[in-house]
Amino acid sequence: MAKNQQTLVDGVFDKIFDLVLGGEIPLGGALNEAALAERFDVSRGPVREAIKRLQGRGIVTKQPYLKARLVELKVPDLIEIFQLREAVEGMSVRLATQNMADDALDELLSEFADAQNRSDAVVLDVHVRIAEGCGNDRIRRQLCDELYYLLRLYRARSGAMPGRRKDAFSEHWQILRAMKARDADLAESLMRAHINRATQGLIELLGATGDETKVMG
Amino acid sequence: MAKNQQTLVDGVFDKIFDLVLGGEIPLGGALNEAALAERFDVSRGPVREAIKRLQGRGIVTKQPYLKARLVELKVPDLIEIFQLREAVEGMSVRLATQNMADDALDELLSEFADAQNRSDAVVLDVHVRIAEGCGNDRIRRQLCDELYYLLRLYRARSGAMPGRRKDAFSEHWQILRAMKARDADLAESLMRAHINRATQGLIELLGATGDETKVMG
DNA sequence: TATCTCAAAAGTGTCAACACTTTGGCAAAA
DNA sequence: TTTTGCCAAAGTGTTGACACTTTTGAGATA
Repeated sequence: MAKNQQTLVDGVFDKIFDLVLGGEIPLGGALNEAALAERFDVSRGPVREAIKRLQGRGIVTKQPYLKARLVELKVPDLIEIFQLREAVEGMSVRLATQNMADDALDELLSEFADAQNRSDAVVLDVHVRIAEGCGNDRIRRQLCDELYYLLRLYRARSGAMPGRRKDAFSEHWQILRAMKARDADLAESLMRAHINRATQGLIELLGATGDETKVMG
Repeated sequence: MAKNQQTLVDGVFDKIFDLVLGGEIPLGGALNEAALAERFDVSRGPVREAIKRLQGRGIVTKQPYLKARLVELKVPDLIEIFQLREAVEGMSVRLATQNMADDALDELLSEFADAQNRSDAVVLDVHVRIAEGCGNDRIRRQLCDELYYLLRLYRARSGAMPGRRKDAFSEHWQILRAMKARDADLAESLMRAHINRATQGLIELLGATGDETKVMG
């Protein structure tokens, strides 16, 4: 993980998120400011700010005087995240289709073709590249700084989506072709269908309607 | 403004935002932690946290060791905000159409009919009510806690959109009827068109393409 | 006069101590 | 035994002092 920290808060934020990804803090578990401060050899101030940043990104929930708790990532939480993602990524790919320069788009296409045999870390990367190319910085931040953090947490806890890899690849390919054809309506529609399918898969996999099942302890 | 503060930070946050709305802090202007702390008779800690919260909502931008600056709200900023809004509110009304209970929807319709003669504070309220009814708390927070704050700032500085009041009313009415008919596709489509028209009006009003014109000093 | 240097001033980042709230358990009362 | 009330312990909220970075502007140099 790139620790380009200019200030202690940045480093503490990354370290806490590593703990979260590593499972050391259980889903729904509490974050103790003092303990984290001592662990990272830092005072409570930076830890407080880092936790507040996690809160701003929806990874942690908190009420005054109650300890911060890691999000639970139950099925309803995931559905909420994916619904928001569907809306925002749809607009992201629409704008990218309209705004990306020809050469940037060609580069993305050829990189994607090259990478089709590698690990599925690439999968997320397509979405990131589109968000970076959409030209709307608020949308890019919403996706890269918030929703993708939650997805990383989910994936770290659940393992990748089973059996979706081949499907996802061809869906991405369709999206990129629509972008290349500068068909924004189609690109948005394909992206929304792509995310919607992932959502449906989630629901089936994790146990149907809004029950209280956790993904993991 | 309801000051249901449980902690100093909440109060400071509201007070700073009041300063922002009142124009005491100019767009693009700097926020001085120490000065604000003295003004509100509070130490710098709560002020720092309040500013960080403003930053999380996109109202303020900041880099380490440089003072926080209020967002500039130039035309490109507004376009970014409205594009994000179009995506998220489209999903918001789609979900509300699927999820709101019949009686809650009826109540909203009748309240809207009653309120058609009052001030356009009501206009925003329809969007809030829909967001509250959509059943997705992340979407509700995204709209009510972030985007609507930016819109309030914009309106406080520019005055309401001219001439759009009657149009907006009939557009809202159409949306509510589509919701009542449980036609989620139509409701989303109408909402997106509604916001898109507002965006176009903005662009025409404030001086066309992405030049650097500020809304106000 | 114009430009460069650098020291003082202003402002943000960090820390450790103190104040307030919540939590958990013990003891008294029923 | 169960319930209620209270007290100590744990944890968060707030503060003022200190450390570090950026900015400002006065003086030296050309």
